[in-house]
Amino acid sequence: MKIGQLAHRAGLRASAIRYYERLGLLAPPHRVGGQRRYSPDALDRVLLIRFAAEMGFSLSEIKLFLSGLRENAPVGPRWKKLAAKKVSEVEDSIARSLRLKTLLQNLLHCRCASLKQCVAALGLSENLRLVSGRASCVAR
Amino acid sequence: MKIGQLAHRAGLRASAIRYYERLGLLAPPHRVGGQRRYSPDALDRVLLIRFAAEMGFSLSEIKLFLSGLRENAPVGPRWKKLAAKKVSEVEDSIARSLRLKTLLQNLLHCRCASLKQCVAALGLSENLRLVSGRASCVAR
DNA sequence: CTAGAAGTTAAAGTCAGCTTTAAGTCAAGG
DNA sequence: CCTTGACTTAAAGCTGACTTTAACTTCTAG
Repeated sequence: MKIGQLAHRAGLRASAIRYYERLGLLAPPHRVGGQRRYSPDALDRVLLIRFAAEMGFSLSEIKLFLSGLRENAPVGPRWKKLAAKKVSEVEDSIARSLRLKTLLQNLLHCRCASLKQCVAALGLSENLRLVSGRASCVAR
Repeated sequence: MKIGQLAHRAGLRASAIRYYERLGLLAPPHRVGGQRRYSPDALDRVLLIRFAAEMGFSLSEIKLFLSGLRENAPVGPRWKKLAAKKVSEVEDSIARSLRLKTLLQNLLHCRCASLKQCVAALGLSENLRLVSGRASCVAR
C-alpha cells in the first residue's frame, strides 16, 4: 500500500501519516524507490491511533502506551492505568459541561434587568470559577 | 486603576488585558503619561469576558455579542441566539464525552484477548467515528 | 516517451489565547 | 537624583496536530 492509499483508508491525509511517523507513532515502513510501502497491519495501527485520539488521548499519550504494545495481546495494566486516568478527566469535563449548560439555560430564560445582574445572580461574580450555580435568576 | 491592578483583580496578567484590547474586546482606556488608566467599569467588562470565556465562548464569539451590548440592559435576543447555539454545542460535547467514558470503562474492565478485538467489539472498527457503542466486550 | 498524478524532503504556516522578549519610558520612595 | 518596579511597544514564541509550500523525483497510463 502506498501512503496515499493508507491515508485514504484511514480517513487522513498523507501528511498526517508522515507526521505520525516523525513522532514515532508509526514505524518507518520499507521503501520501494524511495517511496513508503505499507503492509495491511499499518492500517490497523493507524486506526488504533485514531481510535485513541478520538478517545481524547493526545498523540504523546498514545505514543506512550503504544510503545511496547503488542496489538494482539490483552489490554494491559499500562493501558488500564492511562484509561482510568482519562476516565476521571472525562468525568470532570462532563461535570463542568453540565454546569455550563445549566448556566446557559438560566441565561436563556432569565428576565433579569441586566446581564450583569444575571451573571451575579448565578453566583459567579467574584473569581468567575464555575462554582455550582446556587441561585437561578430565572426565579426573579 | 492601572493595568496591573485591573489584571490582578480579574485574575489575569497585564498582557492578557492588552491582548483583549488589541482584539477589540476592551475599549482603549484614556491614558496618563502614556499609561492606561481604567475605570471600575472596566473590571466588570473583563469579568464578563472571562465569564463568557469560561462558558466556552471563543474570544471572537464574545466580541460578537459584546459589540453593541449595554451591560445594564436585559439579556437580548442576540445573546440568547448565541447562547442557544452554545447550549446545543455543549450538549453534543457532553453526549460525546459520555460515549467516550463508556468506551473507556469497557476497555478498563474487558478481558478481550487483544486490544484490536476489544476495539472491534465496541463497534468502531470501520471509520472510527464514535458511534453508539453497541456491544460491550466486557460480556465476553 | 511523455504528461501528469502521486511520492519525497525540510521548513514554514495555521489556529487560539495568550506569554515572553527586547528595548525603552514613566512613576514613586528615599 | 537615583533606583526600582510597573508601564509601553512590536514582534516573536508557545502548544498540538497537522497542513502547506517549494523544489524535486518517481510511478503509471497512453
